[in-house]
Amino acid sequence: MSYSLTSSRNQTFISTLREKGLRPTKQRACVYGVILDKRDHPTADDIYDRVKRHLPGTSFATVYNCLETLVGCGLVRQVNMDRSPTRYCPNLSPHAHFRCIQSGKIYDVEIDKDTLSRMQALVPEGFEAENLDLSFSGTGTPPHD
Amino acid sequence: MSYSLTSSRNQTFISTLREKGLRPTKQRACVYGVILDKRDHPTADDIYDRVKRHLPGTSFATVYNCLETLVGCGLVRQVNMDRSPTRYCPNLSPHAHFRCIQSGKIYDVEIDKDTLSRMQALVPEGFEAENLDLSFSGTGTPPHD
DNA sequence: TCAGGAATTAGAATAATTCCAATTTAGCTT
DNA sequence: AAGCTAAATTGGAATTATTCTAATTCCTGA
Repeated sequence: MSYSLTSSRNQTFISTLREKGLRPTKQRACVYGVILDKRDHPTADDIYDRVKRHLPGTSFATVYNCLETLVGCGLVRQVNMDRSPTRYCPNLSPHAHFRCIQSGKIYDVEIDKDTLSRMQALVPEGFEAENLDLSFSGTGTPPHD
Repeated sequence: MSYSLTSSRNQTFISTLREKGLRPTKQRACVYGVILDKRDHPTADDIYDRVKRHLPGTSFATVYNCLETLVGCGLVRQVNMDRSPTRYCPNLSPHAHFRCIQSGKIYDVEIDKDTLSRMQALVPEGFEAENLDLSFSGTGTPPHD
């Protein structure tokens, strides 16, 4: 029953971890997999629920550990909006997030290269930005949902 | 001993609250004042400490209540970076934040009109953004500090 | 196969924030 | 100025997401 990744995902997964000298465990694979399978923005809680269906013995601590590892490897991204629980995102391309105040749903928003470099240019002399986060909140009525 | 605002601040403070039918209490004035006096990015905890020096009886709940009120009125801004405690900011002009990973300090970063409107333009059809947040993190060695 | 470090586990601990019920206060009315 | 009422404040308990801890289990290389 233990979750298995598609072979292409599995290759990315294994090689990325190995590069950092980390072990590709079944829990890590499962956490990674459930985030990729449903391309939403699950919380650690959501992920825990999904993982438990495949690996019932998994603990919360493990989910957090795995998430930290995966984020550290750049396999998933962390999304923090206001004070709400951290969410995790399989979309690795540079993008912003939009949160609908009514539904709580989070949507990816593409950032074009030009706007991205303008934003990066805002960082003043003497500062070196490793990370950029852009998020919007408001109301959204997406065409298909 | 109870804190008093400068008269120009006091006018803004009183009229802004009155517009919303809210009472300009001494606790609210004090919270507002200590944020404006030291133009840094204090946490609720920092603010609590400062307020206590002027109004020793003040409780934590009140500080949180006042902050919520002031943010709701637009008198101060709330700054959330990752999971770290919420910070409060007296700078109301549109600006981004830069957090230095080493020192934990937060700096304001100006956003020019042009870049701002480009960012706003990223929001797709069917979505209405009420709020935009841009933040950077990395290392910073500002000239004077 | 075995040793030793890495990963996982359950549950306790932490930290920021919110909730609650009781008390106090501000701003009318008279 | 005194009384009234809703709004604000208070202390402490509760909540919630997350992290820590110490014990156990699991990989992986020798």
